[in-house]
Amino acid sequence: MYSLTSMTIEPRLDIIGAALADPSRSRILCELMDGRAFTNKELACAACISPQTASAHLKQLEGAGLTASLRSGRHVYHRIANADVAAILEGLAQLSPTDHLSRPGRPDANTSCARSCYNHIAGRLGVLMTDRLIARNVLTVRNDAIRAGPRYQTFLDEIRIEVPLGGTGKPLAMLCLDWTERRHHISGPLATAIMQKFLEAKWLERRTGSRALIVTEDGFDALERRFCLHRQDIDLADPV
Amino acid sequence: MYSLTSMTIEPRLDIIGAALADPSRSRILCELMDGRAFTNKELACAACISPQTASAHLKQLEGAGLTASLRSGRHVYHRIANADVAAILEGLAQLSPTDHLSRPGRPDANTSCARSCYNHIAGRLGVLMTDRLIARNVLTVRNDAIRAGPRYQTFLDEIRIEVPLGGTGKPLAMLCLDWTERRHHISGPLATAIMQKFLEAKWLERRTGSRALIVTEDGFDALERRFCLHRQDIDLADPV
DNA sequence: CGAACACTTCGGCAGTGACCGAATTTAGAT
DNA sequence: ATCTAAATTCGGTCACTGCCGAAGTGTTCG
Repeated sequence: MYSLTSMTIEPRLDIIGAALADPSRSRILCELMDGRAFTNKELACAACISPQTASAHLKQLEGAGLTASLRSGRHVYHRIANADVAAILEGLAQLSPTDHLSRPGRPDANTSCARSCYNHIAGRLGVLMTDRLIARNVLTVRNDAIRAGPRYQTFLDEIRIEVPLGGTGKPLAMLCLDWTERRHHISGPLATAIMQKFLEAKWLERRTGSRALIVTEDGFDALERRFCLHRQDIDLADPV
Repeated sequence: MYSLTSMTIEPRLDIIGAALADPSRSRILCELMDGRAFTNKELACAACISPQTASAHLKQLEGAGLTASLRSGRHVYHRIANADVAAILEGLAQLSPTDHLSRPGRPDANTSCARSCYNHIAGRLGVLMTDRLIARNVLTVRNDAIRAGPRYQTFLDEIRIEVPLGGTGKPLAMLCLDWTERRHHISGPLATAIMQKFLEAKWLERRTGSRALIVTEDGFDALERRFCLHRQDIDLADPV
């Protein structure tokens, strides 16, 4: 007995695979991995291809559900579709240079410390902050759903952020799997607002051309005061 | 200023992508996803291609680090390379049918309840068992490393399994990310031994042509006694 | 040893897709 | 209205790759 039309639907890995299978598209995705949106031309430049070719690639990526686009005037901004896609791409990136010298345990001290994933903080810092938010009752976990805890509003007031409140059904934060730390950090509106605040307050700075986030001196202060996170916990192996 | 040789190494997503980009290879990988090893011919049959073509595909998959092969006489057995690869493929499979009717919350009651991932138990049952093992001090978690807890040996004796003890450096279990539950379950030698025990004792049965694992009546008994896991916790929505 | 079998390599065919030049559409700037 | 610039569509070229038939290598069994 052998039937192709069994109850289990065969996942079409080849469809996603085909979307990833081109070097130019790979470069485009890497460029988008920090969560920012870029125009066709910028991405074409980054991938060293003509705008026409980039357009075709972006069409394909969007068709596969990996990216989303937004018109703004005569520009079209492209970004990673959602946090799930970002997390999967992170996992794939972790896996891709198998034959290189990257050891599975300690991938890259710089990016594993703190980096942006889609539009929130990932890496060691992201995981530690998530732990703290839960430990201090800002967030509570119940059946793997994240809800506001008793000290949620206090926290928002303290660091002065506002979280765009969607519909009542929309959760303000979700768990996102971190492939370098092999643990969870939060994503969603709250996580996005937190990262924006950190960038605006210059607690974090983007490293140019990379997804690595640099913690500034003010940033270490803030993390100590707001999150009880000590410098040595965050900065395991300071590369400076 | 524009340099391709920046400090950050661009992950070559296209290399993994190219390995996944073919329907036949996708089918082969899906066939291997339950952790068992199959011969060239078996996989050729499963993917509806000739043995020569399958051979070429398997060479490519192995070159990309997705599978590993083992000679045994005149047979060559192919399997998924490691638990990391299996977890990533699960994630991709979760992402692949974006335009289909699979909802992110409840993917498929059948496979989300219990299924094999690489060579250990995943899905809801895998997560619950992992929780229990930690809660009952069979395993302890310290800095994301899993170690034997006070009741570790007691547990092994109780359910009568032996875990092949590798070098002292090799951990007996690791955390593996579960994409359907969005939480951790354990992988590694201990997890493999546990699943083998469950299959041998007929507590679990493989569903033919699928990675779904069916909990038998004896299985529910054993889970109740050994793990204090109640039937209704495991079987959220019984499809029977 | 020789037959049978699993697997691999080689060669040619056919389909696919990445690429860019040229032309078109659309929106903002003068 | 006209010019400029971003994005897209079209058409044709070129390289790659999946596929199988045929032949070659290595192992098992009689």
